[in-house]
Amino acid sequence: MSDLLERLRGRGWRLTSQRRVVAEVLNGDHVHLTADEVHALATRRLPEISRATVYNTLGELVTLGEVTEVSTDGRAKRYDPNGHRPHHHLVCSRCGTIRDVRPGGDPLADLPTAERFGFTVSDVEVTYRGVCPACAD
Amino acid sequence: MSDLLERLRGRGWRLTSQRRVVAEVLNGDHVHLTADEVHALATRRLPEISRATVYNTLGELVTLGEVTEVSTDGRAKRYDPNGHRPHHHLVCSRCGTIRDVRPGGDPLADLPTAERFGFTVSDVEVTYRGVCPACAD
DNA sequence: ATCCTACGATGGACAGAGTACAAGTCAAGA
DNA sequence: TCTTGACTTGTACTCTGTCCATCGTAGGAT
Ligand SMILES: [Mn+2]
Ligand SMILES: [Mn+2]
Ligand SMILES: [Zn+2]
Ligand SMILES: [Zn+2]
Repeated sequence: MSDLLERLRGRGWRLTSQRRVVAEVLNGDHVHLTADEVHALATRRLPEISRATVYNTLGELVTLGEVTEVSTDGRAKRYDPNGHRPHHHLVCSRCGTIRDVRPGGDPLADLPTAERFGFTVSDVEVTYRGVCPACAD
Repeated sequence: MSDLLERLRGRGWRLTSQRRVVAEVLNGDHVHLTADEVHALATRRLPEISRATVYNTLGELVTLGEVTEVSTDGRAKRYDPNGHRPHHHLVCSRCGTIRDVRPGGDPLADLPTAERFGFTVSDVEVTYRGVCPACAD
C-alpha cells in the first residue's frame, strides 16, 4: 500500500489527496470493488471527492498496470488491486462473491497452435463459476 | 437453424415473426453479436421489430440454453448461438474480433481443491487475448 | 372459417455505468 | 512566494439495458 504510493511517486505521479485516498481504499486480497463502491469508501475519508476523479484515477491505475479490471457479470466493472500478482477468479453464481484463485497448469499452454488462428496470444483470463459455502442449499 | 426453430417449438414456444427473425439472424460460427447489432440485422427482414422484443427474445434464448452471453470487454454483452457446443474465446485486443476455440485439457480439473474455498465449482469460462493476424504490425 | 384470450410486441420512460468537457484549483518546481 | 500545467469538479451526455401500460396476434377451441 505504502508500497503502491511509492511506486506511483517513482513513476512521476502527481500526488493529490484524491489519488492517495483511492489508492488507500484499494488495498487487500480478494478485493474487487466497483468504481462507485470505491467512491463511497473514498468519500468517508475525503467527503468532497468526485465520481469523475475516481473514474480518472482508476483508469490511470489500470494503465499503469497496478490495478486490473474484472468484469464477471456484465454489470459494473470491478477493480482489483492485485494487478502485479496474476491470478484468476472464482465467482459465486448466487451472491456474486469473488475469490482470487491460482490454478495449477498454465492455461495458455492448453491452447494448441491449430486453435490460435494466427493470433499472437499473450494472455488468458479464467473465471470459475459455482456456489459458495454460504449460498449452498 | 431450422433445427433451432424446431427445438423451440418443441418447448412450447409461441412462434412469432419477430422471434423467427431473431433466431435466423443468430446463425453461424464465430458469431458474437450485440443486442443492437441483432436488432439492426433483424430490422432488414422485419422493419418494425422493436428493440425491447430483441432484448426479450435474446433473454429467453439464453434462459433456454440455446444462446450464451459473452462479455469480453465490459461493454455491450454479445450473444453466441453456439450455446449447445461449449467452447471458449480468443479475442483480439486491438479490433475486438472474437474467435471460438476449444483448448486441450479440462481447465476445471486444473483448479486444486485447496483453491476452491468450499465452492461447488460447476463451470469455467476462458478468454484468451492476443493480436489477430490482420492487426499485427 | 371464425372467435377468444393469454401471451407476446411495442415504444417511451427510466435507470445504471461510464465518458466528455469547460472552468476552477492546486502540487511542486523555480 | 509565484507560476503553471496537471488535476479536480459538476454537469451534461452517451450507451446499454430494463420496465410497463397498452395494443396486437398465434394458435387452440368451437
Ligand atoms: Mn482478484
Ligand atoms: Mn463463441
Ligand atoms: Zn454465494
Ligand atoms: Zn484484430
